[in-house]
Amino acid sequence: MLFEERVTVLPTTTTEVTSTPVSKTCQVCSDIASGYHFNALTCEGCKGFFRRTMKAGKQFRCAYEGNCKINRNNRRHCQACRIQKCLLIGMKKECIMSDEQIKRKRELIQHNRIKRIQHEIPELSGDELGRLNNIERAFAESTEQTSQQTDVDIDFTRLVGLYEQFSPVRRSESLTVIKKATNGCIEEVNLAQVLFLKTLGQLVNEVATFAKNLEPFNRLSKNDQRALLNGSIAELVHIRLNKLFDTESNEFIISSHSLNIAESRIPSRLIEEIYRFHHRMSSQKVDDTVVAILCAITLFSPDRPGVEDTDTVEELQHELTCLLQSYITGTRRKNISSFATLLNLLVIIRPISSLMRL
Amino acid sequence: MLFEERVTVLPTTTTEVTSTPVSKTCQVCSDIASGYHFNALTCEGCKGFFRRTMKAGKQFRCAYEGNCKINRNNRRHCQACRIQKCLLIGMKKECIMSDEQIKRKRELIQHNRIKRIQHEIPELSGDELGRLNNIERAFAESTEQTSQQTDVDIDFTRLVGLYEQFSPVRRSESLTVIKKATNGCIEEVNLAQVLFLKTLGQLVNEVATFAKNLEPFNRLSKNDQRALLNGSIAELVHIRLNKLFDTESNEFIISSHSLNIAESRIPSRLIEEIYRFHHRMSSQKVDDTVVAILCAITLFSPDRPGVEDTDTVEELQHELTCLLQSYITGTRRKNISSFATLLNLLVIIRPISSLMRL
DNA sequence: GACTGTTCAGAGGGTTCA
DNA sequence: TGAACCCTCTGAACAGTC
Ligand SMILES: [Zn+2]
Ligand SMILES: [Zn+2]
Ligand SMILES: [Zn+2]
Ligand SMILES: [Zn+2]
Repeated sequence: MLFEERVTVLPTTTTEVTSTPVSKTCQVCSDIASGYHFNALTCEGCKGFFRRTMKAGKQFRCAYEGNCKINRNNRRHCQACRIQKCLLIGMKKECIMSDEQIKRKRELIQHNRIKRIQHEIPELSGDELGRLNNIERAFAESTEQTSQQTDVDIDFTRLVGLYEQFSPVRRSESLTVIKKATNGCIEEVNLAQVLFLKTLGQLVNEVATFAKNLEPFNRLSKNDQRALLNGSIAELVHIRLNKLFDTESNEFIISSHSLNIAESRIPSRLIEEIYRFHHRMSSQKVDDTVVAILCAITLFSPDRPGVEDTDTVEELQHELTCLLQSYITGTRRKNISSFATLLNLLVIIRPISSLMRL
Repeated sequence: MLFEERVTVLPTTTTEVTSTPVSKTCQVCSDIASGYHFNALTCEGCKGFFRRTMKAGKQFRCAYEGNCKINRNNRRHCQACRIQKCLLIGMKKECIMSDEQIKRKRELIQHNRIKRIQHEIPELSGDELGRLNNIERAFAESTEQTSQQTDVDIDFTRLVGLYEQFSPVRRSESLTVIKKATNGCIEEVNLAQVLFLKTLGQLVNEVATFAKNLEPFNRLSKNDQRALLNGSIAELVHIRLNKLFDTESNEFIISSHSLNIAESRIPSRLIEEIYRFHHRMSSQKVDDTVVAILCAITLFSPDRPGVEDTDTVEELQHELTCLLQSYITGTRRKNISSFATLLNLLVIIRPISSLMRL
């Protein structure tokens, strides 16, 4: 008993060449060949069949007599004779990639893919783009502002801890000094520290202006605006201060004057955290947009004391986090740290305000 | 017998062709064909009939004249003529799998089933894979562990706040209760809360076991191990507690008992943060691996009080974050929340321990 | 373009059970 | 018996490297 054609149109006559040129005929099943596969001219079907069969090391047995004639229509019915024919016409198992080779290739593909995506066009949705523009503009405008007072409601008593980091101001008398610094009019304090207090006052104003210019911030209640701003101001100021931090000396440097906070009366735990944050942040590759988004994420922290509509704030923060990821992975700029590393900054900066709150 | 081409047109009366398209008609009984079976276009009925008959080697005899016309309604009446028709239109018994083939196929299915369940984690570099395995195993083993004490150094006084969330234990007397709960031996406390305290003790042990089983954790100094574990234990316990949290009622549910922490003496600020975290986490799509990595990231937070080798911890945490990203984006799994959303969880959970620390 | 591997819907085996 | 189901195999279409 044999598995063969009867009504076939295939072999015999010499005219066959015209209808099916050998150069395009599968040497196994006479289907149309798609090219050389594993060292033989075959169709897509036989190519796949050979790879699967050899890779799995399958063994078949012919249900007939082991010499079935394979063609396009019956090739599925006798795997034994099909694989036999494959080997007969010279298909080579060695041409199949080993698992090791495949693994390596996959890693390569993954690697290339990441590289490619990073260099591609920024793919932000229209919605995200709008929010991004707002944040970028708010940030840019906040730095342009020249030390004038803002009308945003800041609780100065909460800033004592922050100012104390840069000047040995006693709590009892600090309030007036701070108000003066924030409003830009300092005369009496000692020489070098005037600069820092002035800068600090400037930064506090910048931060407030930044918040005020953020669209979603304005949609919150006055109470929540106050709570968010007061709760995050220390972190936000430190993010901006980072530009002035010198990792070599652990000092802040403003126009060639330097300030070492280790000499202040800040608890050493807090100093540690401040150093950790600034070292970490200094090692990041960021642009203004990234910094702006980071500031916004920090600002919209739902767990600040006194926040009422925490759900909205939480949602806003979540959206911003996604926006940051889109910006980083979607954008082609290669000189930006990874999303994960940047978010880590936000975790590391936290202790600065929670320790100050004590 | 030869293996012929499929015969497309059976010689019959010319009229029947018009009503039913041959391409979907059973060549045996004219019922609707479901496809090719054993080399002929047949219905499900004739497919099954042919297999059963040929496999059992049954012989039938026609009660009439051996030339019954088979159709959908009478096909059951004369098995002899039905099988005759089957063979006539070209059904091949060779296409029926032999017992040996069936046996092998069953083994294959069984084999695949096992492999599929255990081997569902592809991609990731070899290095990452190793770390991932360690984390997964540590997590799995920690949950298997039945409430026995661990030899990991836990500062029980730091747990007071945690336990207070679930039971109105007074600080003065809480220490002994906690120690007993952690060691699994509670008798005296009141009815429903025994369960919760027991569970809490169990979870504390699980968390400690998890940390202990993490390779990189063991490479740290004893001091840092203690600092990391004590600093993150509340967060880690809450991550595990999430499985018991019911977002509808804002209660924790253990074997049909429920506990409402709003009734405890926890500050409302903290309660808010706890709710926020559990709601957020409950809405996440995670698997055990994701949870395990999240736990590990939380554990390796360099800013916990008392950590000395912060650089190493920081580096470990960073590696873990990258691992999480690889796992989520690298694998094709659809039912996992986005990387950004998950990392946001870690920001949201922070207040739980920083508020408790006060 | 040539030739790897990958994907996935659909074909066709066996199995179940009313 | 056979409709409904589970599973593997198949191969056209596709993706990626060189
Ligand atoms: Zn072929
Ligand atoms: Zn054969
Ligand atoms: Zn039929
Ligand atoms: Zn009959």
